[in-house]
This record gives sequence, structure tokens and C-alpha cells, in this order.
Amino acid sequence: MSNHDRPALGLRERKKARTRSEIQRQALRLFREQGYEATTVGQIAAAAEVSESTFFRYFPTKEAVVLRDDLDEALVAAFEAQPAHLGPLQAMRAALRAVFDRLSEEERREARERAALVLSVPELRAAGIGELVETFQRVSELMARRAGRPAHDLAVRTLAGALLGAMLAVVMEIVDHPEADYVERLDAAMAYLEAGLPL
Amino acid sequence: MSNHDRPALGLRERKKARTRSEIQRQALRLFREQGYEATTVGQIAAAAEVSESTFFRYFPTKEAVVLRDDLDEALVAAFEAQPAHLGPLQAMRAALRAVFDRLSEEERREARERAALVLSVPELRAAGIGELVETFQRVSELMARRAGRPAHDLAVRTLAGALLGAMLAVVMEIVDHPEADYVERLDAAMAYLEAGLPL
DNA sequence: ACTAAACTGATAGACTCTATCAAAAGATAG
DNA sequence: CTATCTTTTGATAGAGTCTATCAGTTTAGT
Repeated sequence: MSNHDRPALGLRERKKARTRSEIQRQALRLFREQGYEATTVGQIAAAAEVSESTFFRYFPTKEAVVLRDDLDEALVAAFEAQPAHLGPLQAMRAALRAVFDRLSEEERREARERAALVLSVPELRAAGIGELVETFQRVSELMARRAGRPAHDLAVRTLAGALLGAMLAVVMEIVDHPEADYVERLDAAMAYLEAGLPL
Repeated sequence: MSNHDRPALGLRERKKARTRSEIQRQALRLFREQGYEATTVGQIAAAAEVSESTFFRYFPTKEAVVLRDDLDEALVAAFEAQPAHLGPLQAMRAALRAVFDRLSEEERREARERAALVLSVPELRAAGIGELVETFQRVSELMARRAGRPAHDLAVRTLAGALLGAMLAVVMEIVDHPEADYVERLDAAMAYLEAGLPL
């Protein structure tokens, strides 16, 4: 999404990237204007000037056109890059800060808009949370390794689950208060976890 | 599900209950034998000897025939019934114990089987977690009231999220270790939360 | 029994998604 | 620039979930 990397893509690759982003752009616009389920894949395809088949070549499902993002991937990478002396929670806190600090203002705005859309449409919410849970599985393993415990350890899983829940809470918070600062809220939630959940 | 309540249902009500449970029974059997997506609604309807239309009158979606249960409802009720002097976490712990202790051996077995099915089918997993999140919203409000804080308080939401994550962890644990004791695991996870998530 | 209400099955249709195949466009070599 | 090879595309057909409607049947209330 940023503009630092252009390793001389061929015409074919560039066209693909443009098509993908055009489909996504038109889809989000239509969703915003007409609502998610009132918009058909056919309409999206027509707006992006491709055939319906092509839509499904770029996005496996209608949901994916909203859900697709690279943040999970980036988060896992950032977590692994943290220095070994940090505990699982501290490492995750640092990783989250690293990932979100890297986003441009524009990217944050779009991420927020998508989050709001996902949370407001039941169908999308289910699928979106589902993706979050898959990330949770991976994070759970990474945390276990860092804590020197087996991957199936109940304590580790509970901790990973708590972390997941905290992130979900922040997402909901952000949707309610769009003007609030991302990173600060996320950090506050993590601090609350580290403090041992004082009620 | 239990057999204590029979307030003289009319013939119509009894027939409806029987049809609903027959559809569900046949559906779960077919899912077990052929897999979830290999089974069509038409097959389920035929096995239960009803029309396809009737299937959709009883269950709004194919997913619902697996996901439907009354545990969330019971949990919310049990939480509210806890004595006021308990903190949010303790109250939830007690509520969980109350709900699960009440289940018969048979009911626990079936709940476990369904959990395994839900977690193993991506489509169901997403929808299942989605339901869990809706419960989370309600629990979040109840916890806020009990803690004397506003419903949108970040700490409360984070706590509720952590709780949700812990429950998810236990569900996964149970699927991996079917022989393990439900209530004991759940209680252990809650204790871990109360202890402040020592890593 | 009689009427009103609830329930059912049949049919038609919209929409998401899969599979296949021939046409179009881009890449590569002479 | 042309010929060839590969990738991408659009068109068509089809399966499967789910909605809407409508006539026919079963149950409830009096």
C-alpha cells in the first residue's frame, strides 16, 4: 500500500494490481452507499468493469473483498522480531505498537472504516472474528515458545485468548470513538492486561 | 433439553418440537457421516421427511442447525443471579460453574461433539465465534453495571474480552482433550484470570 | 361442526460460488 | 514485426443456499 517498493513490475503485474484495487475500491463504495447485502457481486463487477468470473478470481468470496488485509501477517512478523528477553505480553505490546506506528494517516482511516463495516454487518463480523481467531492460534504458539511452555498449555492459551479479547475490545472502542488515537488505546488495553486485569 | 418441564403442551407445540429436534438429529448425523459441506439441505430435509421449505422455517440458515443452543441465554441469566457482593470475574466464574454443573452427562457429550464440529469447519467456526461475540457484548454491559462503571469503559471491555478469550481457549482445549473435565478446566482458566495472568 | 389461525409443500426465483472453454492480451524469441 | 507461448479474461452452465408466494391441510377455539 505504501509507495517505497516498486521493483520494476511488468505490465501484467501492474494491471493485476490495478484491477484488484479497483474492484476493492468500487466494492467498498457500493457497500457504503447501499449496504453490504444489498450490493451484489454483479454490481461490483460491473462498476469495476470486469466480469463476475474475474471478481471471483481476485477474491474467493464476497466477504474477502472487505476482510483482506495484511495486518495479521505483519503482526506475527513483528512479534517474532522482538528481543528475546521480553515476556510474551511485553513482546506483543511492542509488536502492536510497531505495526500501527508504521501506518500512514490514510491507511489508518481506511482500516477504521473497514473495521466499522465489519462490526456492523453480522455476516462480516462472524467471518472477521474468525480470521482473528486464526491469528490467535498462531500467536498462541509463538507465545508458548517465548514462554518456554508447550503449545497446548492452558495458561498460555488463556493468555492468548485474553489478548485476543483485549484487541477486540479496542476495535469496538475505535468504532465507537473514531476520533480517538489508535495506538494509545491499544497500548492502554495492553497495559491493563500487564497489570493483571484490576477490575 | 432437560425433562423436568412439561407444562401440558398442545398437540401443535409438541409436533413442532419433535420436528425441530428430528431435523437437528438427522442433520448432525449426516454431517458426522458425510461432512458438513458435502451434506445439502435437501438431504437433511429428506432424511427428516419434511420439505426444504420447512427446514428453513425451523432454522434460518444451514449453520443454525448446528449452532443453536441455549447456553448463552442460561449464562447471562446465571450471571445476573449471582449475589451482588461478588466482583465481575468471580460472578462470572460462579455463573459458569452453575450452568455447566446443571448439564447432564448426555448433554455435555453432545455439547462437546458440536463444539468439535464447529471448530473444525471454517464456515461454522466463523459463525460460532460470531455468536460468542454477541454474548460478549451483553456480558460486557452486565459486568460494567456490576463494577459500577459506564458500559463503554475500556477497562471493562478489555476484561470482558479477556474473559471471552479465556472461554475460547477452554473450548479448544476441550476439543483436543475430550476426556478432560469441562468444569474443572473452565474453572482453572477463570482462576488464572483472577490471578492476574501470571505468564 | 365451523371458523380462524397456524403449518406445510410446491414452485419460482435471486444470489454466491465453481467449472469449463474459447477468445484476448501480454511476454518472449527470432 | 511476426510467430509462439503463457496468462488472463469473459461467457455460459450449473450446484447450492435462501426468499417469497400461494394453495392445501391440520390444529385450536367456540
